[in-house]
Amino acid sequence: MARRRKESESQRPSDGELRILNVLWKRGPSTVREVFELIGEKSGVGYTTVLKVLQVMHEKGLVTRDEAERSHVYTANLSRDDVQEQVVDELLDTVFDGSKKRLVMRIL
Amino acid sequence: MARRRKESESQRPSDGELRILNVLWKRGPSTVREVFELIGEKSGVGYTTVLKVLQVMHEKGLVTRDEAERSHVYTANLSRDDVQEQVVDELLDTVFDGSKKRLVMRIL
DNA sequence: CAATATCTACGATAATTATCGTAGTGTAGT
DNA sequence: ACTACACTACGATAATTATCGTAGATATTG
Repeated sequence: MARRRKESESQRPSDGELRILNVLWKRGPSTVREVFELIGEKSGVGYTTVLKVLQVMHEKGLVTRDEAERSHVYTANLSRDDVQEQVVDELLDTVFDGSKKRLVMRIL
Repeated sequence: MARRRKESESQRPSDGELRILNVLWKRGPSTVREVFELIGEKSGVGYTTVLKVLQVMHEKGLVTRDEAERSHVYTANLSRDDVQEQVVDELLDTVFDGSKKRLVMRIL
């Protein structure tokens, strides 16, 4: 029954979270609506879904939130560089057997 | 209540599944024990966990299984190339805003 | 043969993610 | 002021993943 689980380890943001982070990195601090307009409408996902994900990300500390205005403004709390490095490392580990060369060739 | 969900779309294998696939690509057709010895012991995950994941992968069609011997032999059903392409595309989408250049530079 | 080890099958469970509805509250337009 | 709209909070739910225990079958070994 030992429920081995990385209870507190720095988890990689989920794909949905990464898509939102990408918007925040591009646009800078943004409201839910602004994020929604960039990714929600295109992907068919609802407004409150984006809102909820941002709220959860806030709880996790992935973003900071400015509540001064009625429409809260969210800001990425992780640098794009750090996250990119993290996901690339993971990718190398899992699928490329550690070979950077292979990965670069695959991209081109 | 609309539970919008990609019921049947070709899903990207999970990270755990990718790690197993990586072993199958490296070693070729392998038993649960062989996979376990390469990834389970190192990561502290149990034998039956690896077994279970392989069983699920089999149900999904990600691997084929040869049951001729008592120890079944699993073979990857996806080419390494295809999966690599898939995950790289996803990575570009989510974190690199589509910029291959950026991704390559990040790797180096 | 009896005991031990090794396998598979199967089900349970917890954590995480994605998704949205509804309620409540405040803002703006007429 | 009333109505329509916009926003947040919150909870519900379903799907997926990771994890392992236990049972039952088979093989191995003393």
